[in-house]
Amino acid sequence: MFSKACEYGIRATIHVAVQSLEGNKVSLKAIATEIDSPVAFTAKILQQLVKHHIMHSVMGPAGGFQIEKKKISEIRLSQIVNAIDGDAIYKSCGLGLKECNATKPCPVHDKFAKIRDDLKEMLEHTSVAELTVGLETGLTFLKR
Amino acid sequence: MFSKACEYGIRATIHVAVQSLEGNKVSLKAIATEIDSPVAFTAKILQQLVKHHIMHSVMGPAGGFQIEKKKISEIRLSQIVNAIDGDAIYKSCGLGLKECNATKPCPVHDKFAKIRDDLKEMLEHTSVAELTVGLETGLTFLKR
DNA sequence: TACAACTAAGATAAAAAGGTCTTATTATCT
DNA sequence: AGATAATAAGACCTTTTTATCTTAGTTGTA
Repeated sequence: MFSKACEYGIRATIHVAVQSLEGNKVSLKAIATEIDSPVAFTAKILQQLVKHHIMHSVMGPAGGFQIEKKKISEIRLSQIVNAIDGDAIYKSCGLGLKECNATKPCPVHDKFAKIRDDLKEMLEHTSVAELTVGLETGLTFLKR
Repeated sequence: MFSKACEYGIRATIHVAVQSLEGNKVSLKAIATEIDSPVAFTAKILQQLVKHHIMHSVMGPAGGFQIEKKKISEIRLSQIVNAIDGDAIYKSCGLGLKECNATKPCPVHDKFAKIRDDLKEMLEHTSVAELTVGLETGLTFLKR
């Protein structure tokens, strides 16, 4: 569904959010350990997220990644996906046609449009904040 | 959503179905032209579809690919997707976790499960036959 | 039976995605 | 100020996906 980069990006953001709620910054290494991702690759993805203002980073010792508490309930999954994978997921045709739209649709256009719209809706309505809840209570997990 | 191979596979199957309904076989070359796909790559995909009994091929002059009329209304999109991409789409975790299930879910497990189930449902209920209808009447397209 | 028109299959190549490594830069603590 | 611990950035490598090429095999028809 998403690229690997995007999957890591979402997981990383959720983890940073959890820690930020407790007032902590998180180092690159800690994030990679916690979400079980390759360190160097994760670094790149985090840079993208910083560039897109989803989180910010502090350099130097005792530095790390953090999200403003206020922002945690504002950030939507859709923003993360957009930052990393772009908007192809919403726009692209299910059968790979370049020009596929309501006036010149592929045979599955309508059926796919519904699924995609549901997905979009879900991503736009899901905040990072609500995803942190289960983690704090040990009901959900970010690795294995 | 699907691999390129799978997209070509679906398009090819629909085109072969349309022709089969009119009693024609379709050559590899004709299929590739009609769905605007690379010939050699399409050949491989068609071989997979034949192997999975979604269509059959006849060698020699005046040969080509064909689907039994009876079968056209029986084949579901899900069978084509399964033949080429396997069942990863239904099973895999939205965040890429290897073990992600109801008892040990990732934070977005439930939300993704719903989307995936809808997709699965749609694929399993959509027959190739119904996708041929729009093509015959010029309402839908397989290229551009 | 030989030729033409086609598919079958596997080796190879190119492109994209995934992942690593190195060097530079920044900030803090001593 | 200097050592250190962190991020930033981009070059580089690896794997997977996508696509091509080549050779072999099949079959209907003249």
